[in-house]
Amino acid sequence: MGRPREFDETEALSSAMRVFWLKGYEATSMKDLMKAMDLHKGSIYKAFGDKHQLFMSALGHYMRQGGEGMMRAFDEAPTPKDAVRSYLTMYLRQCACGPTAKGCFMMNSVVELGPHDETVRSFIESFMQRMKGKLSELIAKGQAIGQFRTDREPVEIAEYLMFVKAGILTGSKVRLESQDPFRVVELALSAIE
Amino acid sequence: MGRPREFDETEALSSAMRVFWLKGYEATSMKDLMKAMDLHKGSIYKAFGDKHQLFMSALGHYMRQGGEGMMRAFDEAPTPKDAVRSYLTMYLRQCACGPTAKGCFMMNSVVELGPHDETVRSFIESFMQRMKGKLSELIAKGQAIGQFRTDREPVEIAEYLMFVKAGILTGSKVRLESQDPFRVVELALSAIE
DNA sequence: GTAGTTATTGACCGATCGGTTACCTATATT
DNA sequence: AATATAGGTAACCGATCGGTCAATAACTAC
Repeated sequence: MGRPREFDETEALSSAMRVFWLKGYEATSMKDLMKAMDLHKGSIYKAFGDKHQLFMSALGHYMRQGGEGMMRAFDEAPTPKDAVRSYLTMYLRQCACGPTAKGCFMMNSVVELGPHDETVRSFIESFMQRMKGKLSELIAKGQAIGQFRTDREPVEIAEYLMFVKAGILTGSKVRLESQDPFRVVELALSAIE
Repeated sequence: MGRPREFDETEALSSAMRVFWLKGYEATSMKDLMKAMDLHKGSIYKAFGDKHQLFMSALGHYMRQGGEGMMRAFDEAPTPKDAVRSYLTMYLRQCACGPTAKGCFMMNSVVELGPHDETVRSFIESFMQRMKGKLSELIAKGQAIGQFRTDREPVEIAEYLMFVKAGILTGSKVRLESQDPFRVVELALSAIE
């Protein structure tokens, strides 16, 4: 009962996510959020709590979307190696290319806030921990059929892959001339064959 | 002539650098800087210009120090491979380890400001471009004596190494349990042999 | 209809932001 | 000692920050 919401919560959250993604936490003002979400300040506070809570929700939204996409890609990949390649190349075009290489919202956030916002850091850590588990399983399967080197533990290789992905996503924001993230992926993959 | 400075400019700049490094640009207030530099606001503005100019100076200071250390390490390395290992492991202990993995000031900055601060972005890009040049030379030398694979251009390998380093420095801020950046370095190196 | 509940709206809040300025102090030159 | 020059200091500035609140509007239950 009561007056119903006039806006779509998920849509508004997506808008907030895009702003935080592009500008970061500190540089994003409530004014920016109001404009992007097309909502008045009071409505935002009522529906999403304060700025920090909204940020956490936006981050959760990003993780949910990204995680689902990743799981779908893993399921569709014919072999573990293809799945790993998908892991590295997925979202690369929208995150690490073009004049506004905006990077990965999650990595951006941990770089900006990690050292002094334990809530954000541990939230991201737990997601990454799960991702590391999935990757390790994938590596173990690949090792079993001879696609990956077996002189390293699956978890070591998984960590390596995650660091490489992190590097591509953040390093791309430098926008070094002539750099091609996809070429780097292939070179990185050759380390684990 | 006139009244002489009562503080050491380089020391004050180092203090400013440490604050920006740890907290980032936006989250650092003039108050923070005053406290860290042990200087009044007026003195900071007179000696270093506004907040943004001070930030650029601090970044330049960081690059100068880092660049010099790197060149020294390259000169001292007995072989190109050792030099490359130095490139990847140098400063890792202070940037990617411990409970406050504060990352690389330069990478932190490009992640936070890159997309909307062209001055900062291009400043960092030009430094990285020079570093890429040095690395490429190193790789070419290593290829000549059979230390590195020759089926890729030196510049491709240099880009790969820079991305890996960027990944280790930023990824460490997640502080995933049991992750060891040095182990990742060895795995990354095996890709270019 | 009325009562109860919730969303929307915009004015409003104190705090803090980066930045300026006027006054005072310490030095070098003469 | 007088003067010129530059650094140190703290009060002060308007703007913006994140956040609150009272009035109004739109709905449901009765």
